[in-house]
Amino acid sequence: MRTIQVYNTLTRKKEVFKPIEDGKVGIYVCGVTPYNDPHIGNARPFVTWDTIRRFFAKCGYEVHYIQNFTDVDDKIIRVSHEQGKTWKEVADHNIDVYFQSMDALNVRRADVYPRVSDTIPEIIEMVQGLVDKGYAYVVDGDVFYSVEKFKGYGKLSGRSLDDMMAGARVEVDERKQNPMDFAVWKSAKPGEPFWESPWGNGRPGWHIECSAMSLKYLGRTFDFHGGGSDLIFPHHENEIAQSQAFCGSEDCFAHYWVHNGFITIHEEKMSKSLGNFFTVADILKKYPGEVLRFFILQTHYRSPLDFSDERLKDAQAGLMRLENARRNAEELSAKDGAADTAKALAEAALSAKESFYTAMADDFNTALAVSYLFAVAKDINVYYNEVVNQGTAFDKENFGKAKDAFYDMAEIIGIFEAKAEEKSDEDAEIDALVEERLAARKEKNWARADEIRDLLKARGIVLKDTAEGTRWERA
RNA sequence: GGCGACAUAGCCAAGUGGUAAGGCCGAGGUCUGCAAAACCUUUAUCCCCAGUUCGACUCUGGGUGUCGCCUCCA
Repeated sequence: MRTIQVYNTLTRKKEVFKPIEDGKVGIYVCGVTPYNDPHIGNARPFVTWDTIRRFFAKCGYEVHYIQNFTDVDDKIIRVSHEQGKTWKEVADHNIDVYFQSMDALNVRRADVYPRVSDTIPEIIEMVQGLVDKGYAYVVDGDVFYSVEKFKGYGKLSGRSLDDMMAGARVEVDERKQNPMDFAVWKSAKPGEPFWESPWGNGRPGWHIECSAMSLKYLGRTFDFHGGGSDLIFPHHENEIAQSQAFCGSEDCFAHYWVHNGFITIHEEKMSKSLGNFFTVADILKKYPGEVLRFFILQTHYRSPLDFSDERLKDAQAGLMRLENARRNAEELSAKDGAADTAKALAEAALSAKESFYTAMADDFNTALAVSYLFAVAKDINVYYNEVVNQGTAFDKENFGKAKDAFYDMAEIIGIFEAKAEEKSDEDAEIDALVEERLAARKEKNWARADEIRDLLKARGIVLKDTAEGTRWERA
């Protein structure tokens, strides 16, 4: 099997990926807290991981992909109070919106989307285990994890407990033995959802759910754990502390930690707390989801990605180029021909595909990989031109090979999946006008032809005459 | 204050110890009744200083700048 290298946050270097079980890969990606609309910064890890898992699947791996919903949380409770809804209604609604957003970005569904509210027994069991082993202590119905008890605390984020103490800027709960201790179980306050537990009515702390869910669905040890780099500390650091303390071995939990960089606005992190964000839905009003997806993948996942309307436009222009090559490829494939004119094209495409896979295998370098997609697109366009405009005889067999390679790469990037839209009445009317113009042109009635073109232009319709007819699209 | 990342053409963005992928924009061209669209061609010596080396954008040290984490956050 192809050698895949991955940058591991834990070791701060690229490592050769060795699956725990041959031919299989287990992935746990931190999902969202469904308290409002997902913004495009939220979307980045999911687009990234969707691409990574597509790649693994293409390489022949059996992928197990788990992504949670933290549906029991302070923010959800707050929103539910504000909106006069139950926490469940808030979570369910936002999970629906989340799926709509991800569908638009061609993000395939994870195998399981566990929710905190469905994992309470496992969480309680884990908290109890931590208490039993002396890693957690109970105070007034709250349960805290004792960071000093876990000697590896800080290994993921690369800081020592002393560093953290020095930098502590938060008000410390007096009941904590160490300021860095964190809650694994919180006692219920009036008006909050709660579950019964050995420590009284309460709910899980923030980090424990991922430890419990990954254990439940992927086992004590699994291959990848991913998320945004802002989760490295404290979230993932705490997950490691919980999981490895619980199972009693440093080998437990994720082997490779993969963190994506942020999306920024004017070079500043996009975040809900800063309020400088665009929701995925905002973007979808102006651009197809594939454009946003492509925009994200044109930059390496670990680099920061500065968002602006202009850059999204650039990405769209690039994607259109690819789409156009695809249309040309479709048009050519409909032809027959047994000439031997596309041998070089097929070879170049296969070679580009190999380079594409090599790029992906080097820490999922989608930015480099995409360049090979453009290379093949160019070759296809050139060949299209030769066949359609210069009368070169068509080579169906070799062209088919090139086209397959092109589509194979596109499938990993997750483009060319736009759903066919149903023709509206307006579309039919436009089609009719386009037909009329074609007829007018045949009769060299340029006045009428131009009149129709202008008419459509005024309605925001752009015509594209080609050798095979006229395509049109909304500007 | 502690820890870390990054600095490549007008814009975005890969990358390698041996003279820089790709995209956007711009320019030129092909096609077209004209146009649009499409397509083709074309555009850099890699923040500054010093060092290592036959040779550095790529390694080391220093500087400057930007950003992030340390608090909820993808």
